[in-house]
Amino acid sequence: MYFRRLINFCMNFIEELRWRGMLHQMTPDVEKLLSQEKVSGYCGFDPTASSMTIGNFVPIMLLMRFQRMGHKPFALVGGATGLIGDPSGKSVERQLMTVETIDANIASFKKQLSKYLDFDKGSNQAELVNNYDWFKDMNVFTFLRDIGKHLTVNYMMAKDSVQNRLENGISFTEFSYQLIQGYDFYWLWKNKNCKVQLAGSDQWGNMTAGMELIRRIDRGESHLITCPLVTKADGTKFGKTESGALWLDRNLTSPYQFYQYWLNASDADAGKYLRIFSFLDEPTIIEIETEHAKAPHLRLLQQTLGREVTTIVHSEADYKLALQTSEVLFGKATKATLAEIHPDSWREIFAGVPLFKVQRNAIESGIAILPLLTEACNIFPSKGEARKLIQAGGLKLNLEKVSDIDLTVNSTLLIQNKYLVLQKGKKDYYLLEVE
RNA sequence: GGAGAGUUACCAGAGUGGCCAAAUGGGACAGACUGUAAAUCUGUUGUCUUACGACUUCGGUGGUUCGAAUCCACCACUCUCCA
Repeated sequence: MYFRRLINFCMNFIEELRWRGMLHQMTPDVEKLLSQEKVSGYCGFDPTASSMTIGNFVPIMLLMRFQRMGHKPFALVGGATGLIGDPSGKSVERQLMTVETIDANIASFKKQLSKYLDFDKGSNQAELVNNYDWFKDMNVFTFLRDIGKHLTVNYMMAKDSVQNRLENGISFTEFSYQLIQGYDFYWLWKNKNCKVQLAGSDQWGNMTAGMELIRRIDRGESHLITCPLVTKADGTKFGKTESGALWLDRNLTSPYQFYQYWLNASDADAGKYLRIFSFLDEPTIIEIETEHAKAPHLRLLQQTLGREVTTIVHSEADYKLALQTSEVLFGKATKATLAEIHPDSWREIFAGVPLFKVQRNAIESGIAILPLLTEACNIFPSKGEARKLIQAGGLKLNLEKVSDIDLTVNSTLLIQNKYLVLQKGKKDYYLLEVE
């Protein structure tokens, strides 16, 4: 019985999406099709930014799971669609992006996608396509006669993405978007035997346009699968940090910040996220949830989530460093932990933390804490302010509270004979390096 | 065009000659509690300073006074009502 279930579970893509909460809508016979044969499916990515975000990662996970089930994934970057602008979910007309920007974005998207899908092995290796390749030489007559003729304006107007814009206006350019994306599906269906389109639920309107083209032009059959948009229990927007979006590019969102986002997920969301963003199986996740419920303050769910997602998106080494950084920066570490940090890791753990260089002889001859904070480094603008914070108990040196205003700092306080870690309140860290 | 009300610190908003560096609330920052959460409680919140004290603030510019956020004159801006 268990084996049967396990086999089923391995075989059935839709069933997996279902228990993971990643299935929103699908066309009627797609489940049967996918369980009977290995097929090709595609998902498009609009190059609207210089890096993909965690929002893009949901469809990426769809494709990864699709590939792991033995199906063949196509990742499409929208070199053509990016030139037009998708009206879905937008209340006003968008600013057109320059060709240079789009090209740069596409290059970056390609690089990121190649990290997550397997482009090398087996019959179901992933393929990367750019819809600019089949649109660049198409002239306007071909477009109007071969594509536009098959859908009525009445049909196109009925889409939500268009309806929502009728009051404020929509350009012909954005109105045509569904034809462009629709033709992508047709082209892949026709030339790459691609039978399924996968995407977020907001794409349903554009996806059905593609299915309709396939039906009308070639009386062909195709299938759609969408996953729900990821939400947060408190109603705020998923994937947004204080400093903006949660990017997949480590230069825009460091692996540490990335890990922290998941660690701070609410209890209400964590289980859901673990289903969507990890490859852990159902019994394992349920077990973790049970454990978490017994001792919520240990936040086993969030820690597992952070580990799994950071490892997938970045790497295991990045996860470990993010974990170590978190321990140092959030009080679980002590002065002894600092002493044990590998010399090569200092720079990375304190990446983003302001660094001050101090003359070695100044420390060796001993320097009072107040001038150190104000004159040797600009941590505080004045002695009065530094004094206030120390008196309020808000200053820590090497993770230990400074209670003595007249403390003299000398070389015995240096960690690894080189560093001082200063903390203004809970979150503001400063690293002093002796040279 | 006529009549009136106003302009105070990050925001809102008291203050009508000295007790005003300026109430109170919010925000922000820090501490305690906590799960790196929420709520709550405490402290700080003009600048500099060895907590003494010094210096600069109440739309702008001048003036009255021993002393002005407070009184007077002019200017600028905002709002309300009437044409």
